[in-house]
Amino acid sequence: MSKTYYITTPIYYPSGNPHIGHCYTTVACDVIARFKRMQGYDVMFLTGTDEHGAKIQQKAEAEGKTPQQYVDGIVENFKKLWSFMNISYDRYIRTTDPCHIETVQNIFTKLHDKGYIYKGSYKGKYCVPCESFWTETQLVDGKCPDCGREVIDAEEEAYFLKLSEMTEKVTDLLKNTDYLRPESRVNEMINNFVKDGLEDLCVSRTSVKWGIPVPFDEKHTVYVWLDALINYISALGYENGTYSDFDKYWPADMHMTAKEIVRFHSIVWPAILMMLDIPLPKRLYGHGWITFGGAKMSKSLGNVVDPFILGERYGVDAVRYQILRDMPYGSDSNFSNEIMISRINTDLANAFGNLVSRTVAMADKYFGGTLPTDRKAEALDDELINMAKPLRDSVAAYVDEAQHSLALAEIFKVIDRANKYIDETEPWVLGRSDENKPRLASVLYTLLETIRICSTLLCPFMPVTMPKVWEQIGAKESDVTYEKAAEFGVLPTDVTVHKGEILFPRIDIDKEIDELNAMLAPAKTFREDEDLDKAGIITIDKFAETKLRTGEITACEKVKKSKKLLKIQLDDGRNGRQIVSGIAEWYKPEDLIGKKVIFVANLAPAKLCGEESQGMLLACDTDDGGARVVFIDSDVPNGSTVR
RNA sequence: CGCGGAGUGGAGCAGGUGGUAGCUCGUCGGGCUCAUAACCCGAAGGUCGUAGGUUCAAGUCCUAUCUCCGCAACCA
Repeated sequence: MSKTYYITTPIYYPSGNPHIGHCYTTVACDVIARFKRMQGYDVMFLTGTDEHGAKIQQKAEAEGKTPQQYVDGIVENFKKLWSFMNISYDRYIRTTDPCHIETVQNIFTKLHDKGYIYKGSYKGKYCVPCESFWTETQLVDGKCPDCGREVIDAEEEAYFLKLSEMTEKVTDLLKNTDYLRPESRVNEMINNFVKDGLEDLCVSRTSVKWGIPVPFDEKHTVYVWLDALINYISALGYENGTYSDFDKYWPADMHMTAKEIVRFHSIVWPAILMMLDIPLPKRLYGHGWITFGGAKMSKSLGNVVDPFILGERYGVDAVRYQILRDMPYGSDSNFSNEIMISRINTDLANAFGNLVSRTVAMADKYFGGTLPTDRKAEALDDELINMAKPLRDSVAAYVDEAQHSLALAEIFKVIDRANKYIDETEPWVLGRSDENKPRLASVLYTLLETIRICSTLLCPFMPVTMPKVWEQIGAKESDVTYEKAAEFGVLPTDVTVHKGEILFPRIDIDKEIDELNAMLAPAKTFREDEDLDKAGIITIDKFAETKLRTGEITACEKVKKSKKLLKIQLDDGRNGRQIVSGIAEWYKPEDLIGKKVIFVANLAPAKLCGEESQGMLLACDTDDGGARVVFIDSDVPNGSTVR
């Protein structure tokens, strides 16, 4: 029986279409999967979608679809993208798959039977119109984060998972094993959640209808995270009759996730497995995010980040390369179109593509494409050869640790050395006299072999382009195996090259940025909002329920202990009132004093950071995620009704 | 004091256990011509957020302080 390797992406939440962040995680896993296959492992590469929950339900309603119709549409887009990006997943799990539902229900019952799940009551803030519970910390300015309305204290019956009993075992797992990587996340988890003991987790909802029913109590649905985590074993057939490779592939060798869900994968997931007496996965890697904030580069207005557009313009392989190359281990990476283009130009066009091009061109020009067998080796050759031969093992070690960026950096050190080697050996000088032909043949062969090794190792990263390289350097399929990547002298002595197309065309950065900006300008639409508007039409009576009035800001100060809040004293034409508003990031107190504004007069009072707020200022969202208060003319009397 | 991370030449980053500050990109100068105006060589440019302290010696340890960012139960 051959060695197996089981690797998973998270199952993505289809509340929107896939974007470049999903791409990063998935491509990173794809590279490992391909690499492991090349090494001879029997690989199971799993990805999928996490399709239940209140948010999906709402999104579906807004589009006038059933939740199932809605997720079916999004899932199709995910699969389209993965096929476009050449993702070689072996199985796609959806939490709406019957086999998954079967497993979740069986596990829920099992945990209940074992006493790990008990019935209790869930206290929290409840938003009546949204029918959702929120915790204190989720509230935005004390209001529902979804609709911005007031929430009330409420209580509902719910099932809880006894995480508290697992505190010690989870602590041990995090502290004393290499389960969670990078290590910096270990402290984060311990300090934030584990140190003072784990709290039991509420694992059922009565308010969410779009979910898996609790088998023995059907008015409850299973909490989405419990539902979601189980995908890693339901997809292998644990407790269901659809698949039967649980024994073969479990425990997983690698769970890869982005950092914000490390918590669930490092604490809740192992705890569940411990409760079920299932072996734990070997490694959880929490990677950073691709961010767009830091891009202050002058030329870029905005960034085109649609993976389909990027892949079409630069080639899917180039996009795969750049996002992996520029993501440092464990922390975030900045993305901009300029960064992407310059990475592609520097590494792929100038260094690698050009190396192949000049090597093949010389073999063609000086030998008509086929190398003669007379050779003259020199010490200089060995320097390059000695760099290339150990490359395979160092790259493999980095790939094992999900350090794609460093793996690529190693490969490119050899590629850079090869370009330098050309300058040192001056093949164009050797080509001038026949007596130097054996030396020239030796130089070109050394280069072809170096390219062979590098391209073999690059293939998991760029699976479309590398076979084109092999065609050009005259390598057969049997020459580009993992085994041969650590050997030198694999290509036949009289190898024949074939000049081909340019592998990675250089991109004119100025022209390209201009074109991208041109694309961006008209691309902005409000279609989505308009659709939502239609779905949420109300009557004039309903609108009249909201009492809007004018007022003048007489005093204003920052709420201590808070970043966002301003405490505002308002002359409302009556007794005056205090309003707390979350606009401190965009307004200084002194900017507001004396200004006239519109406020909601009949909003239930709320306490924000200990300060009473008796109303709400009208403000507009801005494109940059900020807000602008609606100011009105100074001659409007305070307290006028707005309608 | 909620938790965590970061502040190093123009940009992006390395710099466990303290001892002449490195890399990539960019800039400037030079070389070469096989190649996708690509490749190779050289140079300029930083005293490492700030203020103290420990030490013969500190980005590297300690204290204080400033700034930025992320997270805080469902955005990869």
